[in-house]
Amino acid sequence: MATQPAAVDRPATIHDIAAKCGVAASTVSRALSTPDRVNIRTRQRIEAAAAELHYTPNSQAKALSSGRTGAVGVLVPDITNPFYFDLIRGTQLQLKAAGYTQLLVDTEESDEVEASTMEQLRKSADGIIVAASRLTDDVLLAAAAKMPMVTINRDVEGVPAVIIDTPSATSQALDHLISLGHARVAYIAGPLTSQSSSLRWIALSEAAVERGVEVRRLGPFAPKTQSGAAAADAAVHSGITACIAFNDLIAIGMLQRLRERGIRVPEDMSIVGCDDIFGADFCNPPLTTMASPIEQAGRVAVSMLLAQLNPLAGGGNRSRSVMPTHLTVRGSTGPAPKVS
Amino acid sequence: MATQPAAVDRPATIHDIAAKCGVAASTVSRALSTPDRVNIRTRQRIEAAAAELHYTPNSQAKALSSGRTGAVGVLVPDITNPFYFDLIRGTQLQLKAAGYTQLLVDTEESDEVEASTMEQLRKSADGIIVAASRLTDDVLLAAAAKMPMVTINRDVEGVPAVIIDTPSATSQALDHLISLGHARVAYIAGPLTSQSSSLRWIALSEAAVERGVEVRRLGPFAPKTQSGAAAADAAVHSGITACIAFNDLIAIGMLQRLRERGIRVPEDMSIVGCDDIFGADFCNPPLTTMASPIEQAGRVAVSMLLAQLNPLAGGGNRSRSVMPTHLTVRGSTGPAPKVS
DNA sequence: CAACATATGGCAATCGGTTGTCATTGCCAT
DNA sequence: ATGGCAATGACAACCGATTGCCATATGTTG
Repeated sequence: MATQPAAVDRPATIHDIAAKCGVAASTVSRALSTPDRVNIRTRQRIEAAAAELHYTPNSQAKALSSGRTGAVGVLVPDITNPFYFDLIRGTQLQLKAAGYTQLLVDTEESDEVEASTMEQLRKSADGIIVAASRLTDDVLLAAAAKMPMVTINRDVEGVPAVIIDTPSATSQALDHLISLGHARVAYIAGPLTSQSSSLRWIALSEAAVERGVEVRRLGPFAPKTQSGAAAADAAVHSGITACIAFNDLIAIGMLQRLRERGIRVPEDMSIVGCDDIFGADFCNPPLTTMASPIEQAGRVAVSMLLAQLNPLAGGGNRSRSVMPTHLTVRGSTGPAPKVS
Repeated sequence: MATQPAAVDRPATIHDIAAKCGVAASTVSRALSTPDRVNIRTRQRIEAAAAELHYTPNSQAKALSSGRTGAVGVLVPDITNPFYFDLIRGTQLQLKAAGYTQLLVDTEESDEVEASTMEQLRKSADGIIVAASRLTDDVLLAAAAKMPMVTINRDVEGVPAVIIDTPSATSQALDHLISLGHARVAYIAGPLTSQSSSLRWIALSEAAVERGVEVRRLGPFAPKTQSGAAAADAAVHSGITACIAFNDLIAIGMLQRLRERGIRVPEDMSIVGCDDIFGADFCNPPLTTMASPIEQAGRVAVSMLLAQLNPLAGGGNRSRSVMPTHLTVRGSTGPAPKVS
């Protein structure tokens, strides 16, 4: 029985298999990666031996020689933002299904961290997915030239992107508010470097002109619940009756602050959030918000990236994918207060 | 000026630096990793060249030759569970600070996925952090023998662990409920394979005996808000006046369901959650829950793992770290209903 | 100044694979 | 019987770093 020396604890390599089968290591490599290059009989022997030895390829070595790492970097500005949970899950599932590993990095809302991470990932990942980038267009474009990249919620000419169409939902939200009798509305802006925030403001102010209502912009505010207090105070002070917030975190923070100050939602003020994150349905009152298929956006981003990585496989090589969005009406919006 | 051929786009290697400085590649390697092995003057030349060429070591190659990958796997059962956000952020920050990369994997509450991931990570990571493992003690112990490992919320003899002391908080919660006049309490159990859930139940039932109150166990329920409906119905049907839920997700789900059914919280029933996740403070009513320093738990886990990886560096090599927990009282608990 | 210790840097093997190139083999058609 | 082609598998270079060992340069001591 003991034809081989006591099995070493160290994981098996192709050399072990080669020795066991009496072939060269390169043959083993080919049998496993290019099965057609090898006689079916030797291949079967090799496969059997591989199975017996519990062989699993060393991904480092593979990466070194083939140049492909089998990993994809996913950059998000803030891991603890619930918006990214679903996104991350979407990318994770799709990547795993395709045999890739996800390298998740929290860039802490910092463009520097984002840039340096990209540089580092350039060697340790085959491509990257960048959500809500804080970088400028040209930096992003330059980075995309160096490695396959897909952005999420960031539209730069020449860089494949998944766009969640919140601007059009924003107009929808405005219509909703107008139909409830609101005439003075505020947009609670997100970070200045957020393209989403800019685009929404543009869409919103245009829609406002068309509809003849007043919409003012407040902020910028950090996309966190803590910023909601400042946003709420600003909103109250500006004398508007409804606001559309950059995202649900801010909106929820506003809800809390308004409650503290004794201002009723939606009786005294209506609030619309964005993203329909975890929590938007059970806060008090439940938040009217612009919902989008976030997990799906993550999946689509991965598909687009993989299409770049393996151009052979068919599939229209789309460079831009827009995810539909819709308004979900809950309890935080209501008729405008009677007297101003 | 142009002493060198047009800079290639490909990232610089130690050979590029070696050529530029007129030394051997090995010298460059030494200058960068073992500075004392190299003359200070050559070292400075090399460092200058490295900086100029924007050199960054190729982690794959480094891993292959040194055996260390510079990566740490972090396994969580469900990425979308807010509980893990903070944990992940804690590990991420601490790992990054120590120069490690985090490989985040969602094991989808599956022991098989968990086991196979571990096997795969064995070659691509230096160690792993396993949160709320669904594996049995012996499997876990065997895995820990093969690679450095730290568990979170899973106490197995011989495996370093970070334990969030929810059991003692559970007794605290019970006392809180008793002081409010509750005498019939239910424990809404989590997954059967969750050790945390078992330990809490044990602590709770012992405390109940001591205090002479009735505590019954309901479940198991999946740790998701959707399970809250079933849990709420079971709680109502069992005739208790207060319950302690396995975690905040279930508790929040119960809140929603009870509201639908017209059962008032806390007037008709009190609810205590666990973890103090994102959302626990703004749900309706705000949730009384057992809070714990989750992000810190992640950091501690990383520290413990790193201590295993670099035994040289001082620092007591603790094998078990208990994180304190406390009860945060909010609006979901109140006096027991007068009549039963 | 001889003798020896030490500092310094180069060579080459190695990690575990991949892949280009080439030699061998067998089979076919001519 | 022979030339030609395809299939097959071995050899060896290579990916980018690390590291043991050795040769040389330098410095110290008696």
